[in-house]
Amino acid sequence: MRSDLISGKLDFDQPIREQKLAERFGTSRGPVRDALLRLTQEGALVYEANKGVRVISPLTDEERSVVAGMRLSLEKHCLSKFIKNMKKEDAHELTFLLERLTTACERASLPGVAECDLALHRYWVAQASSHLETMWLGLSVRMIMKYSRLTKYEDIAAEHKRIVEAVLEKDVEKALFYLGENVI
Amino acid sequence: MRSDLISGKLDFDQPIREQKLAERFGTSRGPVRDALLRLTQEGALVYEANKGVRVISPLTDEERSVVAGMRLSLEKHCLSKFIKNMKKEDAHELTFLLERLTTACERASLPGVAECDLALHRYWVAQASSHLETMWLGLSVRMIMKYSRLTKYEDIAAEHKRIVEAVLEKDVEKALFYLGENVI
DNA sequence: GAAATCAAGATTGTTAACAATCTTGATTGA
DNA sequence: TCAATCAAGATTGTTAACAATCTTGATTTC
Repeated sequence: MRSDLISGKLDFDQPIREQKLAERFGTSRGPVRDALLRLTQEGALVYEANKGVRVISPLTDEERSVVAGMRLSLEKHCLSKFIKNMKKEDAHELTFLLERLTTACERASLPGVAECDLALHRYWVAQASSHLETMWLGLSVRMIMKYSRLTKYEDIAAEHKRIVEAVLEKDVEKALFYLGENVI
Repeated sequence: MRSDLISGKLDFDQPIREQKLAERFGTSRGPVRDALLRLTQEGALVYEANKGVRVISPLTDEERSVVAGMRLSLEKHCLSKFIKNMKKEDAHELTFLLERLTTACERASLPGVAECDLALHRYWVAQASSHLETMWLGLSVRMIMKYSRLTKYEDIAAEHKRIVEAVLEKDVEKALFYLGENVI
């Protein structure tokens, strides 16, 4: 469900019906309500009493730049901390995630690209701090919902390749610089 | 429930039982689950599959300073926007909220102070952008849970009086300065 | 005595039925 | 014609029962 929202399959303000989702996922309305509530708190949906949830309206450019600034400062903190404590497995996981993102870009599948993009960023945030991870998720979901609808993802792979290479070289400054170019 | 968490009535890591809350609030477990899920996404609780939720562990000082920076930049944006568009009713509401905070400080009731403090800040954030309001809530709940346990709230009223006065004078720069002193 | 196993209780997860609320469109009355 | 009213259907809100999972402590086995 989240990947549907992130990849822009659903129109803004479109109402989401619990019953429909329950049938689609072969479950009852209870778990569906739980999931919708989570997505609401993450910021992908908005809730109105007795009216259910609908897809959130897009951020204004002004709001988006505020959110981008917050996300960038959070992610810079996490990335530099991550680089300091990086283990061998981390390097492997990073190259794996980058590879996945690259193939998704080649296949030009929007849902796949959005998901892999987030998964890569999420990895270094989560490794640095689980507290900050949940906050990061909310920021990122909102941002990607706004731009996944118009961004051409041709350069996405290249941008992330630069970041990951800098991380693997443990060059904090370079990594943060490329991150700053990517998160806007 | 949220005010219990914010005011530090519950110990960190303490598990929260659905049945207990259902009895306390005279309802069934369904709505309680909804509420706990919301508080989880806000960051006041953590969830583990088949184990329910427990009070979140406190932020480290490092994490808190990152969060504080994010909250400050968000709130500065909203406050300056708020001052630009301020209506007469806004001024009234602000003085009312400040008064409530002041009396709560005099009565020295920690839950009351925490709640009024958040309500005041929340007002200008919400007026500036409902999108940003939900993100602000997550940041603030986490911050206040960390410090409500040790802050002396003697100066809280005075700090907020300075901010509100600057806002009423429409002095953006002064308001942001005092806000910066308050949000740390 | 220590570790593994098991069972009982407690707790969360899921479901379906019912209640409350909202939406929609037809009907009524001026 | 237009607005107000009403009823039927759709949708969300709540509940209680049941299923699945986890925890705890006793028991067994080595």
